[in-house]
Amino acid sequence: MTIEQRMRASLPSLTRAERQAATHILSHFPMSALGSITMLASAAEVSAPTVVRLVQKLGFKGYADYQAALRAEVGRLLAAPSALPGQAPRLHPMQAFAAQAIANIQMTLDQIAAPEFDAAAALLADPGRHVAIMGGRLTHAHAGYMATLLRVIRPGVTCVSDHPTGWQQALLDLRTGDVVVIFDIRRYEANAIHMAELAARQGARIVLVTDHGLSPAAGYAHHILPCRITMPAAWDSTVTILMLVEALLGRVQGHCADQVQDRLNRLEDVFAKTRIFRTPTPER
Amino acid sequence: MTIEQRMRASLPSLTRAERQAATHILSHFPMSALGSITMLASAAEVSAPTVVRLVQKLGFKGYADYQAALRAEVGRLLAAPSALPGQAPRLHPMQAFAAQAIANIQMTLDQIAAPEFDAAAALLADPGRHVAIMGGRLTHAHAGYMATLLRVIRPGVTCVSDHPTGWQQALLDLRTGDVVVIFDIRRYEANAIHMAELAARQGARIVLVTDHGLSPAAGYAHHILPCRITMPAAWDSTVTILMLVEALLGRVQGHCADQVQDRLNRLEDVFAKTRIFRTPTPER
DNA sequence: AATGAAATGAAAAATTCTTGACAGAACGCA
DNA sequence: TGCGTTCTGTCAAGAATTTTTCATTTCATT
Repeated sequence: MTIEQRMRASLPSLTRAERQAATHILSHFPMSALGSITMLASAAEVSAPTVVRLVQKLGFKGYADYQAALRAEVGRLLAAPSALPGQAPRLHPMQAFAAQAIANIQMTLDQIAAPEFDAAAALLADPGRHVAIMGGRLTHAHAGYMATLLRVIRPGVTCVSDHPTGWQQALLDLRTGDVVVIFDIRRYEANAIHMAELAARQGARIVLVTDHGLSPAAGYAHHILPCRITMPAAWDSTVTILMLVEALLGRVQGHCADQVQDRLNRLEDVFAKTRIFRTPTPER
Repeated sequence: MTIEQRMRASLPSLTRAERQAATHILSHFPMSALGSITMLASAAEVSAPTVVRLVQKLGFKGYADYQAALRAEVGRLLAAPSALPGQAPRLHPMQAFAAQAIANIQMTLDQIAAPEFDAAAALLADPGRHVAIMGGRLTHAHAGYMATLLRVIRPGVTCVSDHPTGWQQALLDLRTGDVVVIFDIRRYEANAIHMAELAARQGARIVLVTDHGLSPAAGYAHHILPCRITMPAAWDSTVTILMLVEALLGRVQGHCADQVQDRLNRLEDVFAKTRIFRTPTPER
């Protein structure tokens, strides 16, 4: 068990100040512990003795002992960053899953043409076009996520409800040149196909995020972004879809970086006023 | 220019003992600088003053100054492994994004303890416990996705609304032994912390999915699953969070595979009847 | 070989760091 | 409210570390 995990595990059994110190250490791992206890303590806004008591609770003799152990661990980590050769004979299911997810991401990259990706990003970055985003049963969450973040970048973003009438109503507001992003993966849904067809008739540009099998809506789409989603499990994995969404958003942001900063600042302001987020001062 | 490069560059202009020290440092980079100058000097078989003179030639004020700079550099290196110098020959932004996402997934794996993961999955698989899932502004979509899929596996799953009163109402139904899954990543939200605290008081088991910075809610959580989310961009990436969610779901399904099949069949039936999905016949 | 400049390490001095003791503060409980 | 427990920061002593000083060695040059 690594020191980091040990500290994480004992987090609940610590006192307030100790937990404050531990949280700081963990969130700046392992940087924080490589310096002197004085620096660490002041950075975490606790006293040095508190840090000593913390590491003693973790089973170390003192700060020096703790630091020596940590140094050894960091050294090991840097020497072999995650890819230890010749082992991993019995993979944990979590690791097997991650390996497949990584493979999917890489295959997705090979599959998607860069011009297609860029074109889709350019469409989304055009402030003159409204953007409507629609997902299916499994991809509704992705649509919502994309809408939330895209709204930070630019105005005029709608997340089409998955209520039976939601997408039909969205068609009402659709004008020529608007962008409709449709997520539709295996177990392709009739909604998506109809939406694509009708939106295309109204002159909208259709961006379709689908799986390798290609949604039937592909026939109406102007830009198709296929993702690898197959897993050696009962379900598919939508990790690649989320990655694609975030990559798109990053590209869109690149297109309109100047506006974004202003919008971000205003957003911060709103959040500060509504006190949704905790204040800079740590909990108490 | 990194410290390592600087040292390598100035190698020829050093004296014998200094070069001996520098060679030792470079061949054990960056471990060497984590310890005291005394240890380093004896390991390199030179005197401590020689090391001081070496780092002063490199432009540092003294050993302490040098060590602080090196720590900062190592910290940067560990935070963004894909930012390793000397590679990346003009990748497409999409590829750069994917590379970082993959790195994040791998680092997340190293960070999460398998027992922690398994324990969380076991909790979620226990049909005797209700499960409430709650996300923040950015992670609400993930919470919804998890709830959607978890409901396929087992009954008794609630997705807590992010309306101001939603999570408070969810507390009403909470019984001892129930499971509360909380997503809370950077820009930690007060909601999550309060929910964790109150739910813990009511005897619920708290599973916290957070970032490496550790949500303040960690103090109340019984199982902490930290994900790497940092990206070399304006935003963080929640890809690893989704991967973790899906990996968890896969594990949960493994625990109750028999029940799932039955539920899946009934689900298919329901969908067929409501005609949400298109029929097996291709489109048109 | 002799000389002087540069380099090196030993030891002392100065600084910084760690940790134990103590007292005030916070908290739970009756 | 009052009491006892636990927690936490301040302080100071002791330990360790860094840095300066200085004597010795090495090496090139005359």
